Amino acid sequence: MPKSAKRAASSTDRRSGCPISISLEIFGDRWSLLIVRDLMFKGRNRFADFSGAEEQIATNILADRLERLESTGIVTRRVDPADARKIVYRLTRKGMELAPMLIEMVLWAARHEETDAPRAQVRAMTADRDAFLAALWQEWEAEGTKR
Amino acid sequence: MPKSAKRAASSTDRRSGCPISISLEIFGDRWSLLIVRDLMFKGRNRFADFSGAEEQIATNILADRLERLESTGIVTRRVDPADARKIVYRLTRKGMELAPMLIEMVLWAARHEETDAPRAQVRAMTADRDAFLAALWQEWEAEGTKR
DNA sequence: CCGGATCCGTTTCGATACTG
DNA sequence: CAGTATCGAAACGGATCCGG
Repeated sequence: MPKSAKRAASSTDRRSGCPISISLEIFGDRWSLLIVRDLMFKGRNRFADFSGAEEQIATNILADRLERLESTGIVTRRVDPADARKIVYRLTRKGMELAPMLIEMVLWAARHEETDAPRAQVRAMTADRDAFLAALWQEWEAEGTKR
Repeated sequence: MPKSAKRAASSTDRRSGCPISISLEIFGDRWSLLIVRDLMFKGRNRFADFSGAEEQIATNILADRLERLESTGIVTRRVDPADARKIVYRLTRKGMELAPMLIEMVLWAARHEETDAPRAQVRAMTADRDAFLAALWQEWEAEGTKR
């Protein structure tokens, strides 16, 4: 338990600072936000889903990032009630509230880099962002209530 | 020149992919967005300004990130016309267009973590985001035309 | 099988000293 | 002022192993 203890310590003794700096302390790396993306947009919620994603994250790194995201209150981890062998990860409300930032990130990249984002989705994000967000939340609520 | 050649190659042979993944390839690390923040919100535009920031980035890392941000078209680097000994960094339009994403990042952190963001600024970002953005752009234009 | 943990070679980071 | 050079420390990443 030394690892999680260390994490807990480092997250509690955080002194206040620039919001961007604090954000980057939490998810300022190559992988954390990809996991959030998988959970938020791609309906992935299991360890193997993430490690099977196109970006091919190593399992040790994945385990570390999931633990970190859990300790910062962005994802939760629990045993699948339908199959005790499986673990289900899920975004918290705090995690879901990263959606606007991720949407801006998608739009920026779609405008400036070559991406495979479907035109339709990009248009939906820009033209009717509120509806897009509402749908995302609704999906999230549904996931949470179904048992 | 081997270094910049390598960068150029790796940025040209990029195949299209998920916009979030591509964004994180560009600025998915602890430092890149802090430099953008300094340029965008804090009026810093010189090497020593960045390295003197509260987060204390090492000079070699700073040099590397500036080079990377330049190669991806987010910042420009040029000699200060008023003082040939000095270098001035500046955001490109592409770099400025990261503003909405950074604003969402600030708002998320302000809501969920302890930050030192002034209440007034946070309120300005939420209540009148368009005006806030417009002011940012105006400042940027002014910086660009003054010689 | 699933969700990791461990091992280990390689890459990157970061602090400091130094330079044009 | 705006960076390099150096070098030890840390993180990464692939492969393999393991417990339930």
